[in-house]
Amino acid sequence: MFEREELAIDPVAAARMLLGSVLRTDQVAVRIVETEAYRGADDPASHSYRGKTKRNAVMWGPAGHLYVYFTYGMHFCANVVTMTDGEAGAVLLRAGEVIEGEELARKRRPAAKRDRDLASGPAKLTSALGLDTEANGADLLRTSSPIRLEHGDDGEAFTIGSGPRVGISVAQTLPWRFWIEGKPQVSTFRAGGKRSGRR
DNA sequence: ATGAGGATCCTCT
DNA sequence: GAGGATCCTCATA
Repeated sequence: MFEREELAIDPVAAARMLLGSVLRTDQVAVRIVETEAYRGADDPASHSYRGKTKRNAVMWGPAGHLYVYFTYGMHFCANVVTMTDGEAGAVLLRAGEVIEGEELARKRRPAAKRDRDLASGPAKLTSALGLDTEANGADLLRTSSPIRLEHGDDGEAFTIGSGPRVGISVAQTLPWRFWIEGKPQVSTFRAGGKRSGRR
């Protein structure tokens, strides 16, 4: 289990630190292999950029809570809140490998053809864990919590890669995406921007 | 392997 | 009203 002060730091540092950690619900556990940092006031790609709103309120709260938001009319994405109470920061959990509860994860992700597709994207990961807006604001650092964040295996060494964030249309040069090298679940880069086919 | 297009609705402007 | 921190299917190669 993480200490709250460990996470009350800049999201860029937290994004690196969270690689290899484990997010666990009652049934399913996922090891995080890809993350992205979203900062408060100075990051135009962050939900927090234009100030506190009803949706993003937990980003301003104390570290170690879960920020879940709904997007694209059908998907949920999950973040770990960082920074101290009163300052906005979050780490988007972009991908993971299911290490426990694969059977249930597969039921929640019927479209996944292979095991590595169960949580190989932010909305897939969130869905594999069964999270939605009800989980928004959950404290990840209490043993009694239904959703918990744990340290990974100490002995496990890995190399960290970094690059631009995915799916955003501003601040695209910042290398605020981090991943564990060699993991098949890591996203291939897609730039954001206007979608063409809207109607 | 890569790319286009559609699905679908909440949130903020 | 516009536009997403996305995913999936289908087409083409």
